[in-house]
Amino acid sequence: MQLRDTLGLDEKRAIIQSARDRLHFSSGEDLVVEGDRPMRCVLVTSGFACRYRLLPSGERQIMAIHLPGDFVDLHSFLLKEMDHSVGALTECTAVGFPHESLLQVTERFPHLTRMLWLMTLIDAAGHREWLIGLGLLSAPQRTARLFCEIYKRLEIVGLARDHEFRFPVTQVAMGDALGISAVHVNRVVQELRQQDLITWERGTVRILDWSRLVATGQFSDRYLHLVREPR
Amino acid sequence: MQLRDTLGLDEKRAIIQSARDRLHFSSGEDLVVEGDRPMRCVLVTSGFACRYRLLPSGERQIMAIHLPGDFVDLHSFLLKEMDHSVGALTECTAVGFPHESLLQVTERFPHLTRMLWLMTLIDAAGHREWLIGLGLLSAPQRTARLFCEIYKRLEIVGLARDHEFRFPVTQVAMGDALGISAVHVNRVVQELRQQDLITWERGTVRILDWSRLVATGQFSDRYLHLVREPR
DNA sequence: CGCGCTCTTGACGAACATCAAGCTCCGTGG
DNA sequence: CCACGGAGCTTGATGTTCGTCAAGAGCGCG
Repeated sequence: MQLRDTLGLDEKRAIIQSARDRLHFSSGEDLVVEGDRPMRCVLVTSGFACRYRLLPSGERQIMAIHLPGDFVDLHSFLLKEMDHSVGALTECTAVGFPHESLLQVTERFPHLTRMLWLMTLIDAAGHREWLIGLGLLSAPQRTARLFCEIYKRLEIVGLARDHEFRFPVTQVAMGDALGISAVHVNRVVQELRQQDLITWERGTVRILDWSRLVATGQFSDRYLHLVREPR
Repeated sequence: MQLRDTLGLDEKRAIIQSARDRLHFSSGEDLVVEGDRPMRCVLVTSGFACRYRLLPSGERQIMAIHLPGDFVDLHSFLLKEMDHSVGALTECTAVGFPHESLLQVTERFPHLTRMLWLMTLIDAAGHREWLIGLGLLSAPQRTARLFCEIYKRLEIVGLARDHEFRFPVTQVAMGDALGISAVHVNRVVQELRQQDLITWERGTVRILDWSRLVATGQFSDRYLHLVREPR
């Protein structure tokens, strides 16, 4: 949040005091389920989570991957009913913020409210990026782009550097995120490896050629809106 | 907005008084362009608009279709820089709301602020629906779903009934929205016609069998969050 | 040691893209 | 009133990307 505008001391205090229970989820567990009407919002503090939806056929579409620092269901504060689920891709820890406390915050702190609003807008911008991937890009492009996105976002929150990061996610999950079959994910990853763009072994990704990977995935971080300015 | 929660008289007055200039766009014209830093937000009052992005290759992905009553770039109020464009699919009229006025609103009216926030959250929910379409559904399913979505939303704002609506949009634009080629759109539409699901002639769509079209497109209006409750 | 999960590879098929051509409709100007 | 032109729609032939099915290999875990 502090990356996009400066928070006042009282604002910081208000948001910190809204945090309640510490939560823990093991890999595969759901943080929230489609149809739920949660009483709190969840901020991930460690691990990877994802938003997804299941079709009756059992197919899964992952619509976003969430990292530590992400408010995965802040929208439930106003939408009330979840239109999708959030699951833990790895073991996760998190903090809950009761809707009741958030309501108080919005009543008293207009600027902080706008910053929370902004968080959800950046989420939506992420959805639009994802849409471009699914609609316009080939499987190798999408895959390259996803690696770029995860690395960039991890780097921003200080969880990755030197073009390397832990990514203990299965190829099946990758397929669900990229909208392609797990078999095809495998082939595409082979291809990226062969082109000396990345390595990916035992849950660790190393990006060997950032600029070529960015070009392949047509990645841009504009959608993250990383400029600090009055909002 | 009034469909999701009740507005007070002072809130109604505040939002109405924020409206400034009446705008007019002819078909194909852009309301806002990627990279812009608009000083106002635009509410469409007639016609169809769409959010889209262009790739360097010239391909276009349409990410949402907007109808009268939609605040097409409300997110620019906080995101500041547009990460996509908004174009008029048909002739459009609209109203501008200066960011400055919206800022005043958020400083004074917490509940109204939450309602504006909610508008952008419903937009994001729409993006997630679109993602499911592109990621998991076949071309005929996506197409059926799009017709369901447009009809449902038009019906809500009182612009369609009897399962019929004006839809003066080309098959090329449909392809850009559905992530398939225009040629394939044509074939799929033929198929829907042959199955007596719809007719589509001279810019008018008629849905012949709503429940079968809903089933084909696996459409649900849950993402529109049409329940009126305190937010 | 054996079981299950994930990754890997090959063969085959389906969905959709691309290219190309002809058609319909409609507005425009002579 | 008709000829013309252009935009959009329609249809066919061919090619590519990716899905599905199937089988085997590696690896961690009980």
